[in-house]
Amino acid sequence: MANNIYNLQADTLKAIAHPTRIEILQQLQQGERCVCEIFPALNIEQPNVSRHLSILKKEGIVSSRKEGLKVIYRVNDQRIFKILDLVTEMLKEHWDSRKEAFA
Amino acid sequence: MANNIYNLQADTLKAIAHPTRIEILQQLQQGERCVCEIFPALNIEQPNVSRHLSILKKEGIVSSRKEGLKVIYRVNDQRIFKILDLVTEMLKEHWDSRKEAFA
DNA sequence: TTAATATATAACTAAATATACATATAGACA
DNA sequence: TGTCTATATGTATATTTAGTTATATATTAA
Repeated sequence: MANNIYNLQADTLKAIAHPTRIEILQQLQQGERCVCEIFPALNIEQPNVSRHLSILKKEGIVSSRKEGLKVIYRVNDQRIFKILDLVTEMLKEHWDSRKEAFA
Repeated sequence: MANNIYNLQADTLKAIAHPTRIEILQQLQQGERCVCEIFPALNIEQPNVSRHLSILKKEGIVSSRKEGLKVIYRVNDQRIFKILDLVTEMLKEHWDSRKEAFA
C-alpha cells in the first residue's frame, strides 16, 4: 500500500470506522481501561475486543501498558474524540435537513 | 444494522475511509466538479469514480445536480474537511513521537 | 512446580468491499 | 429518429474484514 497521504488518512479512518471500536474509544474517553473492564461493558467476547484493540493500536490511536496480569489501554490523542464529535454534528445536520424536506 | 449512534458514526466514517474517496473530496474542496472532471484528475476509471461518489452520496456527504449531460457533485458539509485535517494532525504527531523514540 | 487468571493469537467461516468489464440509461443534437 | 456523450449500474472476481472457537502466552500466587 503506497504511503501517500490519502492512504495514511484512509488507514486511520478505517481503524475508527467500526461501531465496536467507536464504543471502545468512548469507554477510553472516561480514562484508562483494562481489557477485563472493556469487554463486559460492551457485552462482547474478550478475543473480539483484543482484536479490535490491536487494530486501534496498530494505527497509533491507542497505547497499552501491562499492570500485573492486566493490560491497560489509553487513547493517544484526544483529537480522535473531536473527530467523532464532528461526525455526530454532521449526522444531526443531515437528519435535520431531511426533516425539513419532509415538513 | 441497528441505528444506534455507533453504527451511524461508523457508516459515515467508513464512507470517508478510502483513499480514492478522500482524493475525490479533496477535489471537491476546490469547488463543484462533474464526474468528467474528477476521473481524469484522479486517473481512474469513470465507473469506479461513479461508484465511490454514490457511496459518499448515500451517506449524505455529497450531493449532485444535473446540468445537461453532466452530473455535478458538491460537498454538503465543510466539517468533512475539518475531520480530514484532524486526521492529518494526528498522523503528524504520531510520526513525530516515533521519530523521538528513534532519536 | 502447578494452577489460575488475563490477554493475545491462530484458524476457520461468513460477510462486506473494491475493482474491472460490459451494458444500460438519459440528455443533447443532427 | 439515430447517434453521440456523460454517467450509472449489473455482474463476476478478488480481497479484506469480522466474529467464533480453540489455544497459546504471560504473570501471579499457592
